Amino acid sequence: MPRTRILDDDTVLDHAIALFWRRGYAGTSIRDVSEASGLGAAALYHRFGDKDGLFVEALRRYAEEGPAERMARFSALADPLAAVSGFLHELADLSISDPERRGCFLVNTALDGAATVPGARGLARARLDEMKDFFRAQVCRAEAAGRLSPDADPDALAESLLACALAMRVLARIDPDPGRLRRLVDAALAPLLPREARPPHRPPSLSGKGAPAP
Amino acid sequence: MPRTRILDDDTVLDHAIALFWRRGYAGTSIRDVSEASGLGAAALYHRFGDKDGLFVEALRRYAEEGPAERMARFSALADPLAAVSGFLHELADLSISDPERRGCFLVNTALDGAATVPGARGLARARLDEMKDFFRAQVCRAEAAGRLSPDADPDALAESLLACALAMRVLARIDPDPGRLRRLVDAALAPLLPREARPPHRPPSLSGKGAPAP
DNA sequence: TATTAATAAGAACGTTCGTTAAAATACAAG
DNA sequence: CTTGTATTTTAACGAACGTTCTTATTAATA
Repeated sequence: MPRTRILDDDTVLDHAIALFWRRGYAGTSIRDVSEASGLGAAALYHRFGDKDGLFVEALRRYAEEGPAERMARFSALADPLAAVSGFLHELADLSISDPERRGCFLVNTALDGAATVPGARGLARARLDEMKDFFRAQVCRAEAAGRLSPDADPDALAESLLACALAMRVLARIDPDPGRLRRLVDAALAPLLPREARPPHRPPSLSGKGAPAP
Repeated sequence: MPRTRILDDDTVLDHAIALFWRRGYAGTSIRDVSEASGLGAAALYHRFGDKDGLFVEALRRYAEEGPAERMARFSALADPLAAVSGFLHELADLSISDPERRGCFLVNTALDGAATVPGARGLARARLDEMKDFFRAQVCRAEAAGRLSPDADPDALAESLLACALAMRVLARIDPDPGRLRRLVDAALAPLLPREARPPHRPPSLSGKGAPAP
């Protein structure tokens, strides 16, 4: 019976994502989304309730189409180390190749002071926790396969990998230098690699301060 | 001849910092700052020109009183490794002990989509570059003192340390778990410590398929 | 064809935004 | 006391904000 929608929700949300992502919650108005999507402001309210609802829906869709899809894709790899490496490298490539320097919508939202939206911060936190779980699962898989030292701490390793991802997404907004991001990934991956595969890093025998090594 | 100021600029800026830090640029109005500081909105305009000017001044003051002071303080230490360690641990403690979970005003601003303010993003970037230089300087000092492997890359190490700081400031807003932050610092510090001081991490002899990532 | 119900559009609401002009204030110098 | 000057306040501007009301449109059903 109802009239056909001129745009489906996902298309509207994609426009909302594009705006909220770049300009933040308080920096984006309902009218901005209205003009970008071509849907009247009143229609937006009819569909999403209010600005908060629209924002949360946009964030949720972003998280599912972005990070969640990526995690699922790399989790399916047989090699857990390749999953971690592939995930981080894809994140680096994404950060490097974005001329708009948008970084990550989730991270941006987590740091967005204007995100008083109930649920927004929680959603961001939950999704980033899932990312830590993704890393932890891969580390545990690698450990079970005997690819890691048995006394390696999966939680500590997972947290370091998540930290690398977070730092990259911050740098993606500030200064996405390709070399820097790739070095960051390599450094985060180093503790997962067998020792002979890493660049040598032998500390000198003397430990006294001040005296340079001969 | 002039009438005495009811408040000095720094006090006004401290109120502005408190608000911009928590709620972001677009989420804070001139009237908010006016009410918090007790100074009329028009007086704020008389002093700082416009909202952008007030924001940039607040950010500048924050960067000088916070990160810049901290870098100077730890740079003065004789032991460069203690400087790095102390810096990161202080950052962790700061993140942990803030009940408001404000994170870092500079990082928040860098990710704040509403920061169209000319100079704000650049200021954030410049200050974070200084932080990388701080880490690099300590690494070089340690290397010159023979405390590090001679083939260690100071840039890569400095970038990893900066990444740790950035990740901590993100987590400070999302979920400042003390254990997690301290583990992060320890992991970032590990490449700087002599091998025997680190937790052992011997990979098993059998190696499955080769390590990913170039 | 008439009915029905979700959808969209237009217009307007009260509020808050950044900003400014003008007037009032307070202190030092003459 | 008068003058001068930097500061502050009062009041207001137009624009944009989130939101809602009302009205018009559209397609499937009866």
